[in-house]
Amino acid sequence: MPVRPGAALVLGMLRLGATSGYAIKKAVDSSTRFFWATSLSQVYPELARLEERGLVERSADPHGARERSAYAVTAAGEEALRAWLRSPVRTIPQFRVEPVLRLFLADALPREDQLALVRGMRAQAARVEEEIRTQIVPAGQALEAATGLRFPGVVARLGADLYGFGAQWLEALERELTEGEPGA
Amino acid sequence: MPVRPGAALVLGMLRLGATSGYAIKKAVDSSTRFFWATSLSQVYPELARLEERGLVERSADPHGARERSAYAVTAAGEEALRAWLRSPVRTIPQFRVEPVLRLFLADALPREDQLALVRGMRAQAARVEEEIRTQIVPAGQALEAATGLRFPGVVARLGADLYGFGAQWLEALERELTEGEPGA
DNA sequence: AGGGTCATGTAACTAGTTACATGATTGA
DNA sequence: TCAATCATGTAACTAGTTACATGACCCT
Repeated sequence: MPVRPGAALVLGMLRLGATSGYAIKKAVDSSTRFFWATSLSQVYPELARLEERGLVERSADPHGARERSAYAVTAAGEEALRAWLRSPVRTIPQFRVEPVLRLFLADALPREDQLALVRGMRAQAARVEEEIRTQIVPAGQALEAATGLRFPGVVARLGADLYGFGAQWLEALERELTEGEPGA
Repeated sequence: MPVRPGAALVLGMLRLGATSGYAIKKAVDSSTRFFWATSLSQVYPELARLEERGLVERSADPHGARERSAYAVTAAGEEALRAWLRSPVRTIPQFRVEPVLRLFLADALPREDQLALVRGMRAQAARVEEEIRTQIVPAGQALEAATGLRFPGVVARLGADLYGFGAQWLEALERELTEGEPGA
């Protein structure tokens, strides 16, 4: 039975150097967050399931009196991750983008609110692009320099470029919306 | 209490001309599917909830011996939809894109499988772009011509352009990956 | 001393998918 | 006549979020 994306994410973060559940969550927040977020209440049960299936190995790793578990990916875990990476992609990527749904339904609003919506979306896209460029891209470069792992950096660039493209597209839409009515 | 996205989607599709639950699902499949899909088992309970709150009105609309309900958005429903459209957007748009997660973890694969992954993603992005351009964009134009509603068409163009940008980006990545090793 | 971070989990709830169940109408 | 589509729902399950609960370590 192959792993699912949530399990693959945990295995991947362990491979990338995180060892505790808490560290996995931190790693997600500073890398995959923009296209795949998670929470501690998903990570801990996932680690337990992976351990039960023999895909990770737990060892006690206390820090002073503070309990901590260190997890490591087993050979079977490595194989399961590769199997998932090679498995066929679901035909239709299911992703929900609330702002785009708003845009789709924007005919229900008066013109000035439509414009406000588009402006808000553009600002948000630009903000996210900036955040990825200043925080996540450099982290990806550092990771590659330190370990040779290149794809986290690749994905960071992809994210930044996609958000940048979206921001530009929305800026053009803004112009298109204001053009028709110079009196506004 | 404002509506949530799922309810807004149903209200919006009713406004766009769908009247039955089944028709709403069909409308979603031919318009918002790429950024917000739904299923009949979400639509029917949602209609019931909206009716109970007085945001839609149900009337019997049988077709021969086949039962059918026709729903219409009430004034309160229109107001609720506008209120949602004006409400603040959640700061971080949560969207899960499985192929990008695969790319992020692709360092676990040998080079040739990495390349296959990127090629598959590019082909998929190009296919979706094509599907939107040939099916959804024209539907948006037809809707605008018939009713004046412009944003479904705007969103269709945005979707097509974003997938097109993604496909180009992945093509460049493909070249980057093959460049290093002319022997492969 | 006290706030922020590290650390681990559970419980309750919300959202979404897949499978089940039924039956009429339409067009080839 | 037969398959595809129209039409409506429920049940069981899977996934994900938010709230709760606890406590140690680190830096100022």
